[in-house]
Amino acid sequence: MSSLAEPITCCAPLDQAVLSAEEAEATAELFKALGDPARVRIVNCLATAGEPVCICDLNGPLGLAQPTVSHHMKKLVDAGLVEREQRGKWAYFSLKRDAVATLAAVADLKGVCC
Amino acid sequence: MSSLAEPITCCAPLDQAVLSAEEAEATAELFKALGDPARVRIVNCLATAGEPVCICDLNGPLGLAQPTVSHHMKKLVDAGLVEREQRGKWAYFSLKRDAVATLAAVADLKGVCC
DNA sequence: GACACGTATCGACGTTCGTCGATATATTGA
DNA sequence: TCAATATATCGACGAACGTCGATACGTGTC
Repeated sequence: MSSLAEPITCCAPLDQAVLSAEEAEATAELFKALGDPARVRIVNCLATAGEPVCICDLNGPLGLAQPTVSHHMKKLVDAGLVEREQRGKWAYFSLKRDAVATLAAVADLKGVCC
Repeated sequence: MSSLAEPITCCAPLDQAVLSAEEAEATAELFKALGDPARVRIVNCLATAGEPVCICDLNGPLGLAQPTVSHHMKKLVDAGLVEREQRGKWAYFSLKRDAVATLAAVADLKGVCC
């Protein structure tokens, strides 16, 4: 209810000394955003597209009603994983790659990579 | 319902060409496992401990009833993120680091690191 | 074998979530 | 200004989830 806008900045690596209740909640919120098949596919579409995608191009392939897709987009935006851009009467969405990278870093124990 | 035992092996990077419905569901299932503050803190404990942890040491700090903790452990085991080991009448749990690493890799677009 | 103790399962409850039809809002074009 | 179209919001419904008390199962101890 408080800072859904950017939980990205307040979550910490899973192997950090001790997670505060707030950090745990923020981290969970982030993972929960990708805890639905529809949202996973949406993020997948945005990731492969590489450029902003019109929401109207997502309604069909997902097999979901228009309000449902809109609902999922709002969740992703609230989680800070996706950015919304208005172009005329169309809504374009793009992936916030640094946010997804943060998510990956959270799950990455000990930074084994590199 | 089908292969909850190891969704790890059947999920794919978010920027893969096109995610099948099964892959999307498996990926979502994996993220959902970390979509609860209690489970985030459990995984955090296991990650920092570095060695198997007795579930009896988790009941207190989490502030949850014993059946609830047991319930969360089962979810983590089902997701393939955690391993259970019986030592006498105690149950020890340890993090499956490769599984968590897979999770991180899924979220890691394009393998920018390295 | 009987008991104590740690853990898992069961059943129930309230809350949250995903979904959709109906409707409201906003932007474009005539 | 008015109609058409794209998107968001609202309200409702069923399903899934987190939580806990009561209870069953296993293991070690006497």
